[in-house]
Amino acid sequence: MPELPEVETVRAGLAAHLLRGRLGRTEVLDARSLRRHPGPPESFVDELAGSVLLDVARRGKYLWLLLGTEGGAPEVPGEETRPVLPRGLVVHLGMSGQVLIQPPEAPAERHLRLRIPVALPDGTTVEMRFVDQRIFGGMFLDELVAPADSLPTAPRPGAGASEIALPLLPASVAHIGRDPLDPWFDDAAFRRRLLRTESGIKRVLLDQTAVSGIGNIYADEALWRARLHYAKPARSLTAPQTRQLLAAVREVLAEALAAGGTSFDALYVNVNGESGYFERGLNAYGRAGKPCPRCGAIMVREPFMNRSSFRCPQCQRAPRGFRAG
DNA sequence: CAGTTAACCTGTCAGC
DNA sequence: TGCTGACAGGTTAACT
Repeated sequence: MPELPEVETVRAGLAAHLLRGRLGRTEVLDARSLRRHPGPPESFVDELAGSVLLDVARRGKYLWLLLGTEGGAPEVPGEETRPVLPRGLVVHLGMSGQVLIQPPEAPAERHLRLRIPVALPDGTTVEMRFVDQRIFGGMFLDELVAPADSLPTAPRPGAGASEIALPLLPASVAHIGRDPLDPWFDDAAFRRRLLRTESGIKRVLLDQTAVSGIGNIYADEALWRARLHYAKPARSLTAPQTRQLLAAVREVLAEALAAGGTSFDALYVNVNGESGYFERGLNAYGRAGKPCPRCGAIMVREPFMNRSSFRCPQCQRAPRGFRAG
């Protein structure tokens, strides 16, 4: 479910509500949501308790809470700096994960898996809840390491001076590439990657090491905007086509982010439980049997990588020798 | 090495 | 009213 716009919406919500909050002891209702945690659930609970949330960062579809020590505070230039534990609370939403901020007394959600009390600086306490129907997502603690390219983790638009942007990311996230909205995304390197592979273009868009944050919805949307077939060999894209594709990816991600993400049902929601409204902005995904908004041809759904691809048969012609299925 | 496939899960919906 | 199979926004480990 959640791709970059949805995950970023969650990240921004957590940062807006929980910064400098102190985490309490996690109630683990389903240990499968801690599957990727290196150790038993008790160690997750013990290590998390008492830490302070200094920042919330994101790489592709992963986000992590930067944790400080007891009494820790964000580093401020000119002030004596406090030691920051090199740890992050990593969150991945998988296909159906949600992170909600709820009053502690709010009734339990149907698929509630973890509840983490957070004592806020204003004296109130809320709960950060992890809700996940399919349990493909989860939370885990991980050490922070320097990224392979040694460049900073991206500062976010509108990031306040109090927000720190450490050039660190969780070790388990280090293999994930930068997303197309990241100021340090390398267009030329992406182009070289396309030329180096035998794969079709959609396969590369979904490869989180090549470019992160894109999933099945936004891959189809970007390909529709760029008038490209999902199976077109990546290495056959011309330089202008590559530029147009990246422009299309950036457009659709930015528009979806501005709309709060895409939601077909109550499965995707922000930290307040509200759905985004970008579903109205979709031109391709889920529109099999409906007319192409651009040319009117009837759009089709085709099997692709054990899921589906949606395209306009007129605007997005199959490459030579291609057969679907 | 790059490229596939199976596995991880629960729920909904269409068709019989 | 079941039952079955297809399908759903993702990633990783284990194959070829």
